[in-house]
Amino acid sequence: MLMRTATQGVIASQQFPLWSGSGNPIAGSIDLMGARMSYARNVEVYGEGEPAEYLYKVISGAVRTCKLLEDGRRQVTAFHLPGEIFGLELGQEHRFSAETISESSILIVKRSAVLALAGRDGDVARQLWSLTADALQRVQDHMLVLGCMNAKERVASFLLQMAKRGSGGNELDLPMSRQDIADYLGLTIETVSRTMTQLESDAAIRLPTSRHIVLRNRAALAGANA
Amino acid sequence: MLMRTATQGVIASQQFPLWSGSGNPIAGSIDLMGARMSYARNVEVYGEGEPAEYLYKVISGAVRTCKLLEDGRRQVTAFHLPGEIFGLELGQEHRFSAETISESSILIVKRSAVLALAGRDGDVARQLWSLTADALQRVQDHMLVLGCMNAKERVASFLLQMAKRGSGGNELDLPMSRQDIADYLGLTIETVSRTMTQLESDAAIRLPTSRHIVLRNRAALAGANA
DNA sequence: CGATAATTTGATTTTTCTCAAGACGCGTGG
DNA sequence: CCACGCGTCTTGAGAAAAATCAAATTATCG
Repeated sequence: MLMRTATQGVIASQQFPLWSGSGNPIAGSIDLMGARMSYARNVEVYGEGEPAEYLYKVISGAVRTCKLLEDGRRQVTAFHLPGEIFGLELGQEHRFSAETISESSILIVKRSAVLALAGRDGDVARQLWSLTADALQRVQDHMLVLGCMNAKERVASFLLQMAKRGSGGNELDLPMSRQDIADYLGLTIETVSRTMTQLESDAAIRLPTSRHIVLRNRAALAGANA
Repeated sequence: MLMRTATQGVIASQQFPLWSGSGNPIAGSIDLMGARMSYARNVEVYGEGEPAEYLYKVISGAVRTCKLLEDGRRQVTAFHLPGEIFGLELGQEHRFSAETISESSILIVKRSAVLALAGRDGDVARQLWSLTADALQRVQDHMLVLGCMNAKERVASFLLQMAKRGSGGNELDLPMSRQDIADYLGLTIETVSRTMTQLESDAAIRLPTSRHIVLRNRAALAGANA
């Protein structure tokens, strides 16, 4: 299922500012040489346990990071959309694998270069800390979903979150499969599918296609508990 | 249930090195004036949304950090044992509440002093980053529990984790209630209790008292799936 | 020793998972 | 242009896991 033909070739090289994970430019940003790479769909960007040589920024497409249990169970720990940075580790190794969800263009920067810069420039160091803190915040918020919410609440909060991160409007195109969503939300693919159908019959959403979703009633989604 | 008589008085003042969350001293550590405070059991150290004025280190006792859903459901995001630091935020506000689990002694440091120091000293800044990264790592590991594991696996992995963080031996005293464990593991109190009983009848643990646990078969705990 | 809180246990219901099959969408090649 | 194949998604029926409701037991503290 997962191709190993990772990097398809350097397409461009450019200067880029380091952005915070949430998409806000941080004042006094870094400019570093980055290489833009193209990836096919369902390709591994890096694997769990590999040395963390680079830091990545999604230009277009989408990426999932996941952790696997020995027996094959999978937890998708995060989705990364255009503008977002992933792969930043304080330690030497990647603690997850990262895979493209759709055809993607990704900007790649040498971690050592960024760390060296951070060593000289406190502002850059603070930005790196900020990236980690943002990641922590998102994961902590997700704990509430995994620990407290039922299926309907999980799916509803997921859709609201994706809408906010996308255009912000009421229409959204999901780049990821039902299986990805299920593994992110700690549900099975069948439960995700059934819940989507149920939200549609509740008139909370419309499903023109399985990946294209229209939010019809945000209040119902926000308060979805049964 | 939760007393608001937070700080009971400054008992002592001392110099202390900033430790990483995992308990490892980091070279070139900070030394700062800290105030040691005593807290009764089930007392709020700080509340969600309060300004993050301080940074805390558990000297003795134990602390839980949690997030509440409007309807009262609670997710315990972490337990903090002696030697561990909590309450570090990059932003201005605490994103959780923190409460003592048992009578505790806690060292308190002004956040502004630490941040100011970090601004001048890259080593200190790196330690703060490292604390955040450690917290991120723990939370990410916990996502796997909440997203992938069944009740038995959750309880078993919790016991193994607590044993490792405690003396490391096969005996452990849990400072927290079954309800705290349940809210940490995303289960109900009854399920936690039943699972403990089941682990005992599996001969994986012994339960001399409800809070004192002896690990009899770590392999069984590590591989507990049904 | 008695009151109160914490924990365990039991019976039942609800939710979600599992297994199975069918429908849909999409690209390829005839 | 249509048929076929394949991957994805949906739906159904039944099983399993965990939650809920209720009560009994055990610990704790004055």
